[in-house]
Amino acid sequence: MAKTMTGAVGVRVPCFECALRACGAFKPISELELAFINEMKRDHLVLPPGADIIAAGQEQAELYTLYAGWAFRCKTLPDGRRQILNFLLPGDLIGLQAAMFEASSYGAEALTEVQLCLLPRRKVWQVFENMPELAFDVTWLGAREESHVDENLLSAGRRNATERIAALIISLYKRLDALKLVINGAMPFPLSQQHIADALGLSLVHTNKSLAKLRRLGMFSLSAGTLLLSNPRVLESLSQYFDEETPKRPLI
Amino acid sequence: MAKTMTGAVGVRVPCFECALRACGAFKPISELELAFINEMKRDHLVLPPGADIIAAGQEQAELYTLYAGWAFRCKTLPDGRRQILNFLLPGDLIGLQAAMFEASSYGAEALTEVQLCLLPRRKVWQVFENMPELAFDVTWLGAREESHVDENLLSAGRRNATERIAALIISLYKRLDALKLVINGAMPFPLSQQHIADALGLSLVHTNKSLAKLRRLGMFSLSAGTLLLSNPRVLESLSQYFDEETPKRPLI
DNA sequence: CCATTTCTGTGTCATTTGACATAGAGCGGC
DNA sequence: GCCGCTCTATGTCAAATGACACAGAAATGG
Repeated sequence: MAKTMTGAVGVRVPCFECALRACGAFKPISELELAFINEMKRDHLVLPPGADIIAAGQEQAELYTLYAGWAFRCKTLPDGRRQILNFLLPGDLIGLQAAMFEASSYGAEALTEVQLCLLPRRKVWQVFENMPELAFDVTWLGAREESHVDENLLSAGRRNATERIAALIISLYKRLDALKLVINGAMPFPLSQQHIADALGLSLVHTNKSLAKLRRLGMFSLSAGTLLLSNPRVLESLSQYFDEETPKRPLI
Repeated sequence: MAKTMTGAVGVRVPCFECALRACGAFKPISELELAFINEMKRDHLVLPPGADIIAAGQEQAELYTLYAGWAFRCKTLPDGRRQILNFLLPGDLIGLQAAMFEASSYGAEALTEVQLCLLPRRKVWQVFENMPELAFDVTWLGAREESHVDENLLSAGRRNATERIAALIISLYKRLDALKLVINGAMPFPLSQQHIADALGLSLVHTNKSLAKLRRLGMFSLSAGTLLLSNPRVLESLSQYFDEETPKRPLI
């Protein structure tokens, strides 16, 4: 862990030059709001894979926007069983719940190297006080995250192992596609099988075997951290997953 | 279904005389905010058990505060498998996600007879525009609901059948206790075993057998819609559920 | 009051998933 | 180049959970 603790080596990206915003997934924003966000952004952090963004139980956690890379939220039982609650992709807010409460009831961890925009928790209130449109967007992003968790709960509770894997891949596919990160059906896929197992409520071994089964069915191939989706339609119907990613969403 | 379609027979309860607010679970509120909420409240509805509060896929769903009774949110797969996402108790907001998006990705259904305060969806924006404190509270309530779903996902993914049931009972116990609805360890418990199964991702039969096992262990007794918790501490450690209900939360 | 339905309880057996063991592939450190 | 690692793969067996069948209890509706 922490091979290159790049830590706070921030190449500060001004929000006016935000490369993420240019990808087309996000709704337009006024100059005023953009200036406010830029003002609020205190730092631009780079963390290595495996780093804690928010520790479970942490008090006074800050709020972040994931600028680049993958992360996830998770909860762990006292005896060590771990459940990944959802995966976080560029543009996602990290730590909204944690910022609303005293202590965070979950942890957030970097999956790949990540870049984060730090939005100090103390300033969240100023958003509500001065920028109602932005406050609404914060709430909107919170609601969207909840709908992801809802879907994951549906998977864990009511889909079998194969369907769960299919639904996970399809949902990530749609989210990445909206960010223009899918090229000819090929998407970045940095998850280990342990991550998949922890996200779907399966054992590692069973995850491995179910993945193998789907691969043998010709649903996808996976190599060097890239997943090639040969048959999105079939996989989608197999997963019984039909939610659509919102065309335009806010970015804060 | 719909034995007494009490429907819109509303005995309008002015927010100034809100009996729920008097129970001590909610944080104090200014006169101004209370007046604003009272102004926003368009109706006071009574719906029978089983009634749809929000239908899955419904567009333009309204926002409600549950004033009395129990409800739940759920998602259903095309082939009919159903997952209850969380249970809703008095003071909970219903339909925040649905109000933020075009269409609701989940359904909300009355479990007992319910009383609802109708907060028109069109007025949500006015809250953000004019009442930043209330807007913050809306977001806070959204975050709290997400943390409930997080916990349920942890259950479905990583707890076994017995632990899931224990965790469900304990979490409902804590929420009801905060509302002063637990009397000498006795709490109202209107769930059928099918509801429990759908909430925990178990089959009906297995739920029945696991419940019987916990009853035989002397953890609780259940009759006439009332659950008597003989051994909260033991049940809690058995469930590995340790989240606390927030002492004071907003009520809108 | 009876007929009907829903809910609960329990036995038997099938299926899914998990646990354990082992092995090879890939990768970083020295 | 070799030694830890971690990650992936696969076989065998065990445990948890689900499916089906049926029966009694309790609510519901004429």
